[in-house]
Amino acid sequence: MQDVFQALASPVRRAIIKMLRSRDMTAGDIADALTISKPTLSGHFNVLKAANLVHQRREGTTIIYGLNTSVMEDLLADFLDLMGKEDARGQEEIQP
Amino acid sequence: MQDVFQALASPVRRAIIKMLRSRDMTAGDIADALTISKPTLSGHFNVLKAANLVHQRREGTTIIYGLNTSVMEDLLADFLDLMGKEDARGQEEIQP
DNA sequence: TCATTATTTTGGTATTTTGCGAAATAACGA
DNA sequence: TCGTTATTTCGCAAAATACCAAAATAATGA
Repeated sequence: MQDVFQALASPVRRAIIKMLRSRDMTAGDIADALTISKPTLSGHFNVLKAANLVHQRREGTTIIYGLNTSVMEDLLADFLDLMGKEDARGQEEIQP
Repeated sequence: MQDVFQALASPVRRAIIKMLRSRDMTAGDIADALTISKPTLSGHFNVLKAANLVHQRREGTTIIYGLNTSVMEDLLADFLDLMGKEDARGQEEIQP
């Protein structure tokens, strides 16, 4: 879970996450939306993948990124734990 | 708010936050609980203070740190926003 | 097979972060 | 005022991160 907090530390990566919330996007789409080079963006994707926050699939010559919604849910649970709150189900978490 | 995400990126700082949830503690208490030097810990406190996540008060020769609960609440709101969830007040975010 | 498009990997530099020991600061009590 | 305790600031090195241009890879279609 360390990887996830690390992934969220960058404003660029949080912007990527926000964009992917509305729809899956190609690396190029995201590079156009952000003023950042493609190699740099590719590095950010590696961080997001390491945190398991996004998945990718190839379609022809393009690669399409999407959000791993379930991991985001897990992240919320961890986050609430950090804050000392119960999660939505009222359970105490069992650490995976 | 960038500072807050940055502050959460370090496992050491998240450990500090967790400890401060249960009670206010002196810098020395926390240094004893974590295997980390006091100068290094002091640096982490500066990051937490910059993010406004903790407050400090002096009591004699010791300095006591405590969690800024309201900022943690704000952080939760930002976090839910990042995930595209409504916050406790039922507001929708405006997409940037 | 060759050219084209989309993306990643490589290689390099600059910046930031993390860590420590030594010295400085602050408050106290004798 | 001096010594003690608690903590921070300073100075510096090591490690991690972010960034880009150039080269490499992958898929496609002519």
